[in-house]
Amino acid sequence: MISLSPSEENYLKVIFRLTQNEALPIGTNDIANAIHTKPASVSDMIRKLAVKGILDYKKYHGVHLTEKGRKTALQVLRRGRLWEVFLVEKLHFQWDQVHEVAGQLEHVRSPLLFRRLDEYLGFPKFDPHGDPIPDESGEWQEKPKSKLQDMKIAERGKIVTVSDSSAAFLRYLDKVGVYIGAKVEILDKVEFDGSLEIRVDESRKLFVSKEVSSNILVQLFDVK
Amino acid sequence: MISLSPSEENYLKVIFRLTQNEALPIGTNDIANAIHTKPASVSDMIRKLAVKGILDYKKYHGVHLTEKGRKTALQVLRRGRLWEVFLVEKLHFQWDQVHEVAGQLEHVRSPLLFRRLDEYLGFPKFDPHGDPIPDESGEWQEKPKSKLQDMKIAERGKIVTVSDSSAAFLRYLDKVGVYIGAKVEILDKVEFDGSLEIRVDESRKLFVSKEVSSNILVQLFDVK
DNA sequence: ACATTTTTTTAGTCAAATCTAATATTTTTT
DNA sequence: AAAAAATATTAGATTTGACTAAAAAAATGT
Ligand SMILES: [Mn+2]
Ligand SMILES: [Mn+2]
Ligand SMILES: [Mn+2]
Ligand SMILES: [Mn+2]
Repeated sequence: MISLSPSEENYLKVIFRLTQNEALPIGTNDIANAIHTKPASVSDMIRKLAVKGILDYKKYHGVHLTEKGRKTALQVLRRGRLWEVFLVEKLHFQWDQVHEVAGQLEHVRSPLLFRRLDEYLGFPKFDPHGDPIPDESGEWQEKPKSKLQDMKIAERGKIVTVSDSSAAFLRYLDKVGVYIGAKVEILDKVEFDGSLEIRVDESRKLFVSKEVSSNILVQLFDVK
Repeated sequence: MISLSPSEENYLKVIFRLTQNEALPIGTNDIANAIHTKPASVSDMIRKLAVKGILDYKKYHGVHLTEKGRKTALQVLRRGRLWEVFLVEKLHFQWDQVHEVAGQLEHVRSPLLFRRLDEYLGFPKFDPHGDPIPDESGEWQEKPKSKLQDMKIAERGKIVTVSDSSAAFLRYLDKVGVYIGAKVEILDKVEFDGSLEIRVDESRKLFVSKEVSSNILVQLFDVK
């Protein structure tokens, strides 16, 4: 049984997250940026994780999590997300206040603790941000995706994909500041043309046409 | 605002505990023993804590917590004991299962977290072992002491003092394995002579006379 | 194709926390 | 009071995780 330090777990979590949205290859700069260190430190850590069998590594050619690495990452995610549910549901934290604390709590080691916490929280399947919580064997449920167009007023969700990936569409999204991972809330729906007024990331308001909102896929947040 | 590492907090906690009890001076061996390190490491850490103003230190002449050190220690105790209450009351841990986990959780840093946790638990004044929980300003309540003789059947508590400290009495206690800090449970009371059958440390059964049980002071555990 | 820029890795340094072995100081015994 | 034992401190090494500066490799632009 390999045991990772808090620091190693933080790297692993970031590498897992960045390699999930595969698409582009991820580099030491991305990791360093996500974890607030320098690329040189990332190189060091990557070599260490490779030795531990957490990932495969070829110099100058990026990293690839092994099955063991993937499993381990999922357990770290599980722990952090269970704490997030606890903080929001039981201690009434705002959903944007939980990350700093959950980022510390996720490193606590105790299988019993997490089994009991899971039970206590009613075996939640998703964290307060809509992200799935892996079970002890690393399985998780995908949250169903729906069209932004089909959301109701006041519902909130997170953008997860687009069904039109033409350059023109992506350029438009970029221009208006809509991106994968952005949080959206429906403010109003116009009957006449099916256009929507939405709020992006709890701040900017925006109007989008029916054509646009039909090509954006979201995961709805739990109604709380 | 000084910030201590988890390791520094562990040392501080042990030093506080060891200097609370007996007036006997505590040494590097005691600390090393309590914290599972070597005396040399203790010397190093003590110098570091002295520089931080946590304690006064004269080489070869032991340590003395400063007011700042005492206040800080109380906050670490507060955090750990709040978690202990959580683990026992909410996650149904046995009271002897909590220390390892609470020893990790106590180092999480987040004032909001502990304010909310305290509230969530109903502002408990004592942890599952009967130890007092300091409030945010370091105040705590002493748990009332009662005579072992006055406990009722099935009640449990912790031995905290003796009112007869004659050598003969202490020698007797030593012989039958009763000591300060031992957990006791009343199994039976004999009407005829006021003697008691007790269980010590969840294991050994023992009969004690009324004379003996009147001179042993205990703190009762919460009835759960 | 080659020069420039960007990214990644290595080399060398540092601080924290530990250890073992050696030394210094205090305490206890004779 | 000196010797022996116990205790505490220092010296020197190691591990982990970070950094800066320099070198190497890959990607990009003309
Ligand atoms: Mn973390
Ligand atoms: Mn989350
Ligand atoms: Mn601890
Ligand atoms: Mn306790």
